Amino acid sequence: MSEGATTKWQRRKEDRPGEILAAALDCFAERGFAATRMDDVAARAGVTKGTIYLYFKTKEDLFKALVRRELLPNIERLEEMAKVPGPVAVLLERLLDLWATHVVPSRVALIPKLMLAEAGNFPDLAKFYLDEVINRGRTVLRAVLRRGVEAGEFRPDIDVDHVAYCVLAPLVFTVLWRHSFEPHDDRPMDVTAFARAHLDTLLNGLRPAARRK
Amino acid sequence: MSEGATTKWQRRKEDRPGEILAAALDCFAERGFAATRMDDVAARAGVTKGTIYLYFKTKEDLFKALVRRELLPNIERLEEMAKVPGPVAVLLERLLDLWATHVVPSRVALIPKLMLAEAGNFPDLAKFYLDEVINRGRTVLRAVLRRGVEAGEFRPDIDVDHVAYCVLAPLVFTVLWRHSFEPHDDRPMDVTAFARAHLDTLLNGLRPAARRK
Amino acid sequence: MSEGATTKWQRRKEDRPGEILAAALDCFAERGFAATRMDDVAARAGVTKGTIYLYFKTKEDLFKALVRRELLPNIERLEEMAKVPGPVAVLLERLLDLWATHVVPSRVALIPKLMLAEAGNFPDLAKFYLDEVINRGRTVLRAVLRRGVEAGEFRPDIDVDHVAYCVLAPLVFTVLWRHSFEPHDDRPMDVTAFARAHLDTLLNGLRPAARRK
Amino acid sequence: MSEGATTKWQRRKEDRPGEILAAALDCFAERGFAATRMDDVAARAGVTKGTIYLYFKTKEDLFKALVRRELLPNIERLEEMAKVPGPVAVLLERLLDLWATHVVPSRVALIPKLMLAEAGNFPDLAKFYLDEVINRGRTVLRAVLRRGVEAGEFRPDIDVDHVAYCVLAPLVFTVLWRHSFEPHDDRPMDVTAFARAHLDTLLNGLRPAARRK
DNA sequence: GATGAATGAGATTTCATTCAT
DNA sequence: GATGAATGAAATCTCATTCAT
Repeated sequence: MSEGATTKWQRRKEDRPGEILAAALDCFAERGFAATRMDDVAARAGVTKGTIYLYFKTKEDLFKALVRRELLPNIERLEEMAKVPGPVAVLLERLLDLWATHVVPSRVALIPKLMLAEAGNFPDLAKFYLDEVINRGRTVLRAVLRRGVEAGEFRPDIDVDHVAYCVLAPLVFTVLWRHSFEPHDDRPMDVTAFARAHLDTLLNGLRPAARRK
Repeated sequence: MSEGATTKWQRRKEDRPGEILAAALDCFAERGFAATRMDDVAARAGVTKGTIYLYFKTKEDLFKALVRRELLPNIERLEEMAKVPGPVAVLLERLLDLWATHVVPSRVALIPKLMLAEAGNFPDLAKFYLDEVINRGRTVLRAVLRRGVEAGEFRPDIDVDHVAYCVLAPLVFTVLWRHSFEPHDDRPMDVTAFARAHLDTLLNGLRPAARRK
Repeated sequence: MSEGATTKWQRRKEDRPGEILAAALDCFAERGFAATRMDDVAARAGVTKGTIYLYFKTKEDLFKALVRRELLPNIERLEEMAKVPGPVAVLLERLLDLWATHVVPSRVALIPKLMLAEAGNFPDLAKFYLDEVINRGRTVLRAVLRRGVEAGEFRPDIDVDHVAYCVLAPLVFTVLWRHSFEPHDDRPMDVTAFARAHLDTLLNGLRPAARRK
Repeated sequence: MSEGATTKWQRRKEDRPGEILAAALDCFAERGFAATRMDDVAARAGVTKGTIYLYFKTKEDLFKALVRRELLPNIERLEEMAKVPGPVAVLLERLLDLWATHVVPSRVALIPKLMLAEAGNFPDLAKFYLDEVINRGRTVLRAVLRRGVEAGEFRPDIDVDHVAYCVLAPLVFTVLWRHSFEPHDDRPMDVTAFARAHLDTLLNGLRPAARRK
């Protein structure tokens, strides 16, 4: 099709695993792990079923490699961001902006839905995700909120642990929505506007009365 | 063998479909639609595979009947609640309380995760869910928020459409969390505390500066 | 085909496993374990592939069940025979007669070839066969030979351990031959005549000079 | 890369087919034809799968080449031996000695087990083996036995045809045993002692009473 | 109505074979 | 000549569905 490749045979050891993983992520996110056939993945990756097995021992293996590969490079970003000094409000704004512009449109955004659906079938992977993604995220968010309280930016009486979930929930909601119901909805969601509304409500909700707009 | 036993309780035959649907919901929520075998459902319902086919034509049929049956009696409650006059803050408080005490612990709470995972595989069902649940919910929430604005309870500059999602997201998050990662987590989530934190942040976030605590 | 069975559906839970095992034995003996397809076994048993899996978890399982089932009822016969008092020559004659008339034409005769070929692939089964069949057989044969020596029927200087193999080898040879090369040979082997020749040579070979014919 | 290295030993290319055949023989004898993967053979031969196909068109081809190659140089030896004049007892002694010291420890010893197992799958090869090995062997053995009878070494009433199998069976038994059950047995078989016991029993069994020891 | 043995289409996985490098 | 990535046909095994009992 592209670039004059006329032979049916390609040899691209370097790229294959990546191509296959990308295809698998799409398929799994669309139909779920069990409902995806290896043929589907192969077709989307532009190879044959057999080729997948050159790189991944089983379908389950493919799934796990996929999740780990997509997540690992993203786990640390949040932690880095949280270290930057300055007002927490600015930090949260940056976080939401990054989310709307870089995370939601990227492939990682497909992972949460997948993990949610398959947590019951892949307990070890669920544990991994819980430990390496959710817990680290929770910890960072709590620290940030506490920093806000200590700096007087936020009310001292907030329930930091549960408010952390309030910060997180709309972010998760966005990616889930996008890859499930939005395609069937008339009006696509405006992620940026949503992020702005979320930030606005949240910051006003957390600030002491004196500092509100 | 013991057919002469007349005192033996007759299995209530009229409940078979209900028992099967309940079993199916559990199974689907745990493992997903495709990964659930009819044998699993049958075993959990305490019947044999063949019996399921007396009441449902196919596995897909079972799934659809299930979703519809669980949702329909719940759709109208929210709409009813919203009609009750009085301060919106009180209304939201009641809503969250109902959620924490009745919805989260009930079987309906399993539906969102299922629908999320299978929206791609069952477009018509997704459309149904979008129309009959999500849209009606959205509409109600928007109306409620607008009522709050009009009554002066909420700031006039809020983005009603997107704030509606901010109200909803943590609710959805709770049920998803409960049936995916919570079983693997050390500390179970305190839904009531979460609801309180959500309400607190939200109301303070929406109120005009003058009315905040 | 037979007995007016007009439906494609038969329900014969009792007989199925036996029918399947019989079919499997034939197929395995003909083509070997690996070269036999489950479809082959199913076709010969008059069922479909799926049915086999109702009774046996895997192909390997089928193989092991088969070997064990065919052997177990046969292991003890030899031991019983050896207990009968009387001249050893008579005992050996009876043994060879039983072999020629009952063992060689029966299904058990297929097992040695199978076990020989698959000993490398199924070490635990090989161990079982070695322990339960070969060793018990060896032990009996040695005891019988020793009895012959003690009774003065046989020369006192024979190497009992190795002569036992000399007794056994032609018996094994017969069944291997019958199910491998004989079908391609012009003249079928006359098992009875072979047994007679074997007995004659053997007894004369073991007797002290004085007792020979 | 290091193509300038002239002192480097060139792999003896002329031996590739031989190396591959040797590897194949080992693999086939261990696991059987069908259960052996070309990868197994390649790995044992120290080449890659593709290389095998430079020398052999198919797996079946490899198998047939193997059998023919191993057998052909061995077929005529027996015939040569049988031509040597002298007492038949001496001839048989030499034969058994050759078997124990040269045949059993060699690669040809792997062939019978293989042929036995695969006779059903490779009828033309079975026919070849029957014609070129078994029949020539049978013929020689019968001639030898007849010579013994004519020379008065053996009783005139022996059933030459079937006694030939009695001579052969223990020889076959040895190699089969060695490559199937012996590895799982506690005590390895002493081939030389076995050969001696066989010869002793056999000669005494065939000799007329007057000539026995 | 209920059962569960049997089916058969379809899934995952393997592996002999090919061919660009 | 040698490689090994890629293929695709065929194998094992699963499971939704049927139907005689």
